[in-house]
Amino acid sequence: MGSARQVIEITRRTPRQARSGITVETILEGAAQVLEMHGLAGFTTNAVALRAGVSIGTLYQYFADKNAVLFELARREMERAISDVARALAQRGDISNEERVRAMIRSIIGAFHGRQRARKAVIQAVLAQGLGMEMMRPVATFIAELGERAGAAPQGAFPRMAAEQHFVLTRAVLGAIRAAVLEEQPFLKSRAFEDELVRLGTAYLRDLAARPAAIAPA
Amino acid sequence: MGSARQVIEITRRTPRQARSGITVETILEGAAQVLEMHGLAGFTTNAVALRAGVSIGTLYQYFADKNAVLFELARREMERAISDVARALAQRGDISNEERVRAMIRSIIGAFHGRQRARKAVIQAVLAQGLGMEMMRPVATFIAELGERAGAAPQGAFPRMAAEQHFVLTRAVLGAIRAAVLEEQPFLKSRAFEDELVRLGTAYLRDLAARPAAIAPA
Amino acid sequence: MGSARQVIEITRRTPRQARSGITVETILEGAAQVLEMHGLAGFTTNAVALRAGVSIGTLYQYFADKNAVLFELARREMERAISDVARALAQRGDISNEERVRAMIRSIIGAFHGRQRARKAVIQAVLAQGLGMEMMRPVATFIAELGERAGAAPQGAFPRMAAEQHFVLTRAVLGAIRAAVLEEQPFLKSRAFEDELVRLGTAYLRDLAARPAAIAPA
Amino acid sequence: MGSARQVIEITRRTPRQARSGITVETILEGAAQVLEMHGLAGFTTNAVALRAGVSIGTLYQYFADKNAVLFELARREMERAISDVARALAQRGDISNEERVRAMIRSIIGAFHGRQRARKAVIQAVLAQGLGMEMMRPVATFIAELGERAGAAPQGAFPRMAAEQHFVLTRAVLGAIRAAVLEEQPFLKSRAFEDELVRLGTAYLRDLAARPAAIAPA
DNA sequence: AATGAATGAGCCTTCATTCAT
DNA sequence: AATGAATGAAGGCTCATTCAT
Repeated sequence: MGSARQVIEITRRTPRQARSGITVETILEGAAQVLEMHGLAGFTTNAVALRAGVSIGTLYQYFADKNAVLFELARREMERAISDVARALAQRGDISNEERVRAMIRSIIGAFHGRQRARKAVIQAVLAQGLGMEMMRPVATFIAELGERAGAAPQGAFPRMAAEQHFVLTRAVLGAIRAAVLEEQPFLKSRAFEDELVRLGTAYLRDLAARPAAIAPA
Repeated sequence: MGSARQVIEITRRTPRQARSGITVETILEGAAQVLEMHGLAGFTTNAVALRAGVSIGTLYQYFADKNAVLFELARREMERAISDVARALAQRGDISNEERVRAMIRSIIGAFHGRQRARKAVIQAVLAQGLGMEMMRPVATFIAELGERAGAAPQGAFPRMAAEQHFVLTRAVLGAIRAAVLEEQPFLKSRAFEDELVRLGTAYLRDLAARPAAIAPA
Repeated sequence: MGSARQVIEITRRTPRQARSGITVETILEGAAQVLEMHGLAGFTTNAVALRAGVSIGTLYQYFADKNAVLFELARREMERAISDVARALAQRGDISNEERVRAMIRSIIGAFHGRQRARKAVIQAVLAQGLGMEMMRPVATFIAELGERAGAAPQGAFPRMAAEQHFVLTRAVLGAIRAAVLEEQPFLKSRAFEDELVRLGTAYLRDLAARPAAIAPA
Repeated sequence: MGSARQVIEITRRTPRQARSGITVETILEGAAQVLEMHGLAGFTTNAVALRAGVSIGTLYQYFADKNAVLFELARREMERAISDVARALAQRGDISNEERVRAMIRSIIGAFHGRQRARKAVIQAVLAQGLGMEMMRPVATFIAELGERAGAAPQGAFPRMAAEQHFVLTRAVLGAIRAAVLEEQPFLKSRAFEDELVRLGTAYLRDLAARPAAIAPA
């Protein structure tokens, strides 16, 4: 629904039949599989159409160009990650900062279960295409809202943060996870790695609370 | 010197005339300019040769293929960054952890002066090619050595760290900077941003010192 | 039919539209013309596509690579030659060996009518590519079968031959014809040349009948 | 000597020093090795120069172009084969036709000892370049002379032959041998194969003596 | 809506050859 | 005489995209 409307934004025609939606899914599934199997280099529109079992013409009926497929794939990935995190945070509000941070980190790392190669390829692709910024916007928005809500929370769980502080905290955590994925680190899903990420987040937040920002909040 | 020998590894023939060295530089300079001007998409061997003012044949006399040019560009970038950081740390040993962290961060950010687009492209390219891991090895080695040396330092400046801890600290800081570069954040070279990165690093190290790792050091 | 199926073996996709078959023919016709006009050296995929009036992309939709075009051309040539010879031999069985041999030789030489340069080029190409052996297999098979059948014939027309004998007889005749084609001998289609080839073949066969092989039949 | 003068025909400068001759040999040796090791496809001027241990410039000092190297290689091959055959025939004159034919055949097959791949490549190359005719001329001349002499021989060993007859006999034998080389037939050097070639040649000659040519001698 | 044959710009790369040193 | 760096025409081939059916 909400998701469906967003798909339309990057597709060519407004699908009026149920079939259409299925076709889009089929194509994206094929795209993910191609990415998973052959990496970014093997990610050609023809390969995707073939894998999806539709004709190349049909693919272009739903996606403006090759990048649109990649972009939609990335968008969904992001969306899923965000909603996972949101769900993780939607738990009872009376949890400590550390628990909150851990919940977030765990859901992010969890997002990398299965189809790791495809995900890696999506990340690479998005970066290689220079779509990074566009892709990051929804994340930034989400985090900003998170900060707002948090600041207003009863226990003042998360301190209000300046733009740079948000940026550093989020990108630092994501960057470490991203690196672990890209470098295919064996400890990616280990408890030790999670612990250290939690330590990083909480230590930063604690310091932030102790030594208020030298900069005015955004 | 050491550098010169490494260049040969990715070149085709070992040129014996003085001209050669200059030609390689010329080509790499051209490559950087093409990357700067047209991004990764415009990075074609013909464009590089044209920009460098040499024939395409000459380019292939010194580089095995297109990737080799990219790789050498990235390798040099990395090398320069590492030596910058090393230089930053080579200062007197009696400085605080915070000063040490700040010196490192500043030199890293400093590495992104000028030719930002080229650097971004190099990063993207390296990631897109899946060369990330290979590229990271020297960094990892450097950081590992750094940790060793630090652990043995008089004041025990940097605590001995487990593999995951090294990884998290370095990738977090680098990840945040990398994101700022890729997203072309305006505050990249601001004092505020630097401050927050320093806060992140020192807070993590402090916590590490206070609550010793649950994991045995590597 | 059988032929059609074999074509597919060396094409890339199995086209399902009627257009396809025509396109393949068009390309092969263009290839033959290019070979005829510019020889093997001028036989480039672009030239073939241009001559055939299709885009280079279309050519590659039907042939895996340049060699595949050449190979298919050769295969058809061979096929045609074999069926010509077979037809020549399918005549009434009560003819003399000399008549039989003459019929074969005449049909082989006849195969070099028209498009002589293209044929020459195909031969050269196949040899130059080292595809000779592969190409020869069907011929060998055909000849072997021929020998089998002949050995069982009422008058014992052709004696049973050992592998070396088959080889010598067929390659000798073909070799002389081939040489005449390649050297563009003016007497290629003369009666005198044909007579001498017949003499060669029949003399060999007669000797074979008179002095049975010292070697056991294959 | 005689040979040396012919080399000069296809070289660029007239070498006045002993060194030059050695250089030519070195290059040709390198060429043969490259052909032997990498086949015709790998036969590049740079590869030849490298293998020969001379600079590419030097190669071009002695050979007009790539083909000249190939051509000289083929010419020498031919020369050697011819002189081998001549030597084989120079034996006592009172031998039978069969012995004579066998001696020739044996020396031709013997020419394919060692460096078989290079020889095959030379043959292919010569054919592929369309140099066949030029290459054949000395052979034709030699054979013609042979016929002349033979016709005048005491026992009238070889009958006088018409052009077509010469052609058929020589090309048939050579063709069969050539095919055996190109197809890498295991029986190439077997006695059985030699026997059959002898049978072919003698049977033809006998028939020629029995049924005089319908065509006037050349 | 779907198909898939056709397109062609343009990429990477090779290699014969030249010429200044 | 020898060297080898430089040249650049030219070739094979890919793949995003279109459009007639």
